[in-house]
Amino acid sequence: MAGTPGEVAPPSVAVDLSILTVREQGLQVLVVERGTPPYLGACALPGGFVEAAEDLDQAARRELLEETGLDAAGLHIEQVGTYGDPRRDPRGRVFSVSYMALMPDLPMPTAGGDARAARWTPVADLLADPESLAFDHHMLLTDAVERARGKLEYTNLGAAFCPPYFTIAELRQVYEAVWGTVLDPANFHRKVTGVTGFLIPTGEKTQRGSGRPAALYRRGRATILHPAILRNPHGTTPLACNDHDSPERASDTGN
Amino acid sequence: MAGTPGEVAPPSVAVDLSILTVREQGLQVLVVERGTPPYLGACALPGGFVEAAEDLDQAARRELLEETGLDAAGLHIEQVGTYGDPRRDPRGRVFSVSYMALMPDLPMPTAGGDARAARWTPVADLLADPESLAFDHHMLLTDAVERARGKLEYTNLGAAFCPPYFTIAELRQVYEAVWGTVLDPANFHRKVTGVTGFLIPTGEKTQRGSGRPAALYRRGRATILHPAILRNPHGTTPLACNDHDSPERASDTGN
DNA sequence: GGGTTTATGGTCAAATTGACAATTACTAAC
DNA sequence: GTTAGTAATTGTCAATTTGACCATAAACCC
Repeated sequence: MAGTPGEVAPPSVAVDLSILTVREQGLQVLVVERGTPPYLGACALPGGFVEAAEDLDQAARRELLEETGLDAAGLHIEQVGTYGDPRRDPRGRVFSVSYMALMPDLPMPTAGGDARAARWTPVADLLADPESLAFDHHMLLTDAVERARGKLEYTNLGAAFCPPYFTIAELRQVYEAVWGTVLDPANFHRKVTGVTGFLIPTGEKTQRGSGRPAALYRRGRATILHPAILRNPHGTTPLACNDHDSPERASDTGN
Repeated sequence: MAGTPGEVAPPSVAVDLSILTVREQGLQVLVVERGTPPYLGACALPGGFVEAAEDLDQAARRELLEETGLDAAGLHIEQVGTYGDPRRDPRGRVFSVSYMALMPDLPMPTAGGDARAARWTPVADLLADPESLAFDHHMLLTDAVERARGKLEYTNLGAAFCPPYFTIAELRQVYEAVWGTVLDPANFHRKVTGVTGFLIPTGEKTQRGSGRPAALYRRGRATILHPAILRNPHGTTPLACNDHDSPERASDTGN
């Protein structure tokens, strides 16, 4: 907090959102088609500039409302990081504060109503192609998804992808979709029911579908799992080496 | 990325640093005394405005160099979050991107050379008093420290507080200082030596001090611990409830 | 009823942890 | 040089947790 702003052109600050949900067995994200240059017609994460009297979280919630028609109250919103490469936006100096939002697979009130087409897209498709999104949004999405994946390990955030009342199988399918793995139903059940405060049984049962009806739970107050649920039991990446820089964009030994 | 910047006065973007080290058995942070209003004479985290052609990481490294005289190459720098409350800076709309830097207890080339007094201060003292730092820097520091504490659990970041070659006891003392706990030396030794790639033995031994000389290690390439070292074996916070909002400033159910 | 499907409970060996005792390898004092 | 003192390491053991996988339960369909 010293010195003076040395900007030639004043910078602007935007928020961009990785709105994630689990649909059709997979992790999907809401992308919009850009209606103005630059990157006209390309896909991008929804977002917009922060307004004058607005906090960052407020801006993120407002954008979420504008894009999905959903009130962010009740949804999980979390800041992931800020991106400030001077050349990341051809229009000038634009800093982007990246948020991730997790939501259940809801019908969206706004769907199609907005000028820009908004649609759910499988995250895997987007991550596979670095050119799939405008600006540096591929990086924003990569980091947001990695944040989400990591937090499932040691928090009850998976429930943020589920409706208020859900079965353990639904929660497991969230984990499987987000991690892209397969989990043993029995062991998963034992694990999540064993952590006190993580899930709260409602006493009710589902009647849907084939098979034995499942008990319905709701999200407990314990947000932190201890010990964590582990990805990669001993599959890939038993000891990952940050070769590409981490979710929180750690930078090591200068580069 | 839509709409136009709705700012009346152009915003500016600053980086502020929580430069952490372990000194005198405890976690300490570098604070400066402000030489200009606002908050003249108060303590604050070092930082400054991002310059025109500068990336955020670059700005953070530059500030680190200016404050400590140390090249950030070789040190760990990591973005923690961005703070954008419209009223956080009385001068106007200033967004602050918060970084944490971890460093060993080095003599600082610049110490005292700068106009502003820079000094190491125990983190515990600052965290105990919400008014101890200018602006919202108490929040920045709180979040940075929580980030550091969390990352010790599942990464080898503790080594960033140590010199290039260090003993297991030194590493353990880092954990104890950062977490404010006491760890069993034997179990800690077994744990960190048991994770392949975490520590690399150099074959050398220390001769300092009383007691059996310790083997010297250096940081291994495995940045992620699996399974993690656990804080709070079953002490405080077995299941923490995010009543104050998390390290990464998650915000839930709207507030 | 018999077959299918999914939920949930149980078993068992392997891995990990926490507590703590034992041993090793130095330094300092006598 | 022998004896303490100190800290690093190694070892032991019971308790917990995990992963693999079998078994049972409770619905559905025909």
